[in-house]
Amino acid sequence: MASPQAKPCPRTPRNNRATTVHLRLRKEIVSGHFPQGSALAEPVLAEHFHTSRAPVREALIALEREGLVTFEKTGRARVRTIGAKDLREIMEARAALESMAASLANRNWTDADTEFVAKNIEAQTKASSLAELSRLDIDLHHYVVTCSGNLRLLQLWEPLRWQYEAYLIEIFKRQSTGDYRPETETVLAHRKLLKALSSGTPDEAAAAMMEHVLFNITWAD
Amino acid sequence: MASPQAKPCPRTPRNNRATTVHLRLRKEIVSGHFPQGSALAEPVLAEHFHTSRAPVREALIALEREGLVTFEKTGRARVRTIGAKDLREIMEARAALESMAASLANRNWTDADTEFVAKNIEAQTKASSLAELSRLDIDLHHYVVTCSGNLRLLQLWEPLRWQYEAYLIEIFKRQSTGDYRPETETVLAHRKLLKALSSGTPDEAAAAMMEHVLFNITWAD
DNA sequence: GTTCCTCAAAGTGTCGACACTTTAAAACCC
DNA sequence: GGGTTTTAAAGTGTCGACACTTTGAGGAAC
Repeated sequence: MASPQAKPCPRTPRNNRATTVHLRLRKEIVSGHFPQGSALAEPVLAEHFHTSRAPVREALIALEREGLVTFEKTGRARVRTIGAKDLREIMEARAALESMAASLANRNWTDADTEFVAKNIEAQTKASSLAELSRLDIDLHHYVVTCSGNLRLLQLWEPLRWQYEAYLIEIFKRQSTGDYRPETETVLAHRKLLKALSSGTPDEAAAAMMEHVLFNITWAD
Repeated sequence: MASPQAKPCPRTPRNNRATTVHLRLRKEIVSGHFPQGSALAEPVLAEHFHTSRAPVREALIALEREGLVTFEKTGRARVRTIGAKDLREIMEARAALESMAASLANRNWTDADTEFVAKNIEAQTKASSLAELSRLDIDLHHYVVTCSGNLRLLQLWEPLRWQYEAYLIEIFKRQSTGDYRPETETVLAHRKLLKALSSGTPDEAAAAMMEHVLFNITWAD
């Protein structure tokens, strides 16, 4: 299934090579192509992306701000290692931002929003792998943050999203994905959230989101 | 009064010229030296800081991520204009992060923390200008976020801090600061917050912070 | 076999250069 | 004078170069 944005783009990025490298490198990191902790040498990446060091350097700085890359004291970049302790921080920050987003989204919720979220939840019940369920889950949360109408919430949330995805990939690589069974608890939590968003108070929407995200701290471990 | 950090530094930044330019330029922006909307040409800044364009460029990218600088489609950088609508977004995001921070800080609150905050509030009652009160206020909130122990909360919060300071400076430049009288409401809210942090539940601390920050949306306008 | 030293390879920080684009002022026409 | 065109100045995007630092492999000393 496609991943409809369905909402205004947060900001028009410059279309230069640095941006291209930034997006491509981010995709390669969150998809597990570069393992956590691996070195990211500018000359090597420059050759990989058929460009010079300058755009690569800009991209690395942007990725550091997104929490996917760290610089050692010597200036060398590595793919950031995200462990269980980091996951707790990520989920706490997500809970803070997303509960506020849910509260705001509740105020200007439309039937079209209900339809989108309902379809997403419906797809979750038919998901055939944990990876697919995770993608739908992230899409859903992204949608709610977007519906808040607060662009800063979205901008603060995005780095957490990439870090979360990077964490998940690492987990998926270790666990065998064979023993998958539908995660009914996640679906139930999402149904409850939708109800609060569409026909509850702002506080109820915030509470539902807060509980759901914080519960996932243990779930995703 | 000094501004004691009193907590671990979030991250060791690289000590290169780009970092120096970044910090100096940020200070000049949030102190109102560069008015909002003014152009930030790389060659001009390079000469201003006695360096070449490369470090300036890195600094501008970092400042864009902090929300203090915007790039036009043509690639030119300007000091970002932060208006009343932006303030609402900033305060909503602050409320989200800081209420979660207060909830977490409540769990490992110590007497030393109480002492620090109490001294800060005491200084607020003796503040002789709105600018000084604002500085103490930001210090206090920064302290609570730090006490949460969640580094990601702090990293997400910092850009909001700089944007808030940039907004305040613009307000101070327009208003005459002559008609100042102690803001007792702010002090009372902080006293209530301290009580919740030191001897209340996590939820009470979060609620006190949420109410206080959201109330300031109208106050700071 | 272990430890220390040496040194070449690799990497970062910074700079100046150049092509292309945008801007804004000057010149021109009516 | 008002409006349009020209054109030089200014700015960005990208690149290669060079000095300095770090790294790590190979060899010497014991």
